[in-house]
Amino acid sequence: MKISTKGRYALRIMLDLAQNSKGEYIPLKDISSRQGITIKYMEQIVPMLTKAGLIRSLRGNNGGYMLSRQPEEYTIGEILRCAEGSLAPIACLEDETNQCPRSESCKTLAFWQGMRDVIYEYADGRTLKDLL
Amino acid sequence: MKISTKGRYALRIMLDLAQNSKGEYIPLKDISSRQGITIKYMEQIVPMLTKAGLIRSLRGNNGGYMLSRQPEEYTIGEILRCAEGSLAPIACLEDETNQCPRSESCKTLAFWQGMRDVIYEYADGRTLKDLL
DNA sequence: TATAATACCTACTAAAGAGGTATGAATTAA
DNA sequence: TTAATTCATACCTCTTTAGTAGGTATTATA
Repeated sequence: MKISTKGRYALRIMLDLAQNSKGEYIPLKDISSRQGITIKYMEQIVPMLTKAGLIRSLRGNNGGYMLSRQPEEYTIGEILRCAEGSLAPIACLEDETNQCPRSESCKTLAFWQGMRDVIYEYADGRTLKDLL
Repeated sequence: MKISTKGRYALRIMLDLAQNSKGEYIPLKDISSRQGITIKYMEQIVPMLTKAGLIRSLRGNNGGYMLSRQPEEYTIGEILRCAEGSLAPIACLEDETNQCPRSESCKTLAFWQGMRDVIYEYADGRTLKDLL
């Protein structure tokens, strides 16, 4: 029951961008020196955020990344789901295809749905700005 | 961010014991046929519950397992922690020894603490009886 | 137009965890 | 004595985690 480094680092990267944005693109080198995460590992995480439209990128000299919205317009939940894939505590709850054959009679399913709900409510009820 | 089979099965085993208890010890064979979990795999999970005192065991012929308390006296949280080890979403929150060197200035730590709290409140606020 | 700095892409790897099986020993009611 | 059971330990395969490595494409700037 752990959030992986992908999710944790993604959140720190987004926070770093929010804190250091001055309208310019910020290179991974800068984020790396502030956050102590290797550039090479971030290069694996950041494209997930770019493809989802959470951040904008510019290649080449003076390139880098910047937020594409205001900090208060990001929920933590959407950032984590982007990097982690899902925040559901069991696979049955992720989508229709993962439902197990016992779901009809499963006495634990409602419990897990409730747990998922409190996690989502919590994570989607907070924005990047709240963490600044 | 997933509960493993250990935790999920532990909960189902506890529920099965609660539903089928008639003051006698229930062998894994019976639980296996009802729950569709192999005896051999349960033999790995159940000792965690026994050692923690959540259930009582009797070896030998006519042996098996039974709850050591009433269903309403178990929180789901304690059952899951017993099998999963911890429900904390990040390792930093498990105990003192896991704290990372950035904890002082970490802007995400409070967020994770809050997430841990809602998970614990939810899981500790429900008992086995609630799931019956 | 050359250059340096950057994002982007694709492999690769070592270690750990997940999800089991297998074998056999100890215990106990009937 | 026997059959049924828990208990203990080792083993196995697959996937995930947490990175590292090397090279390519792009771009502002000198």
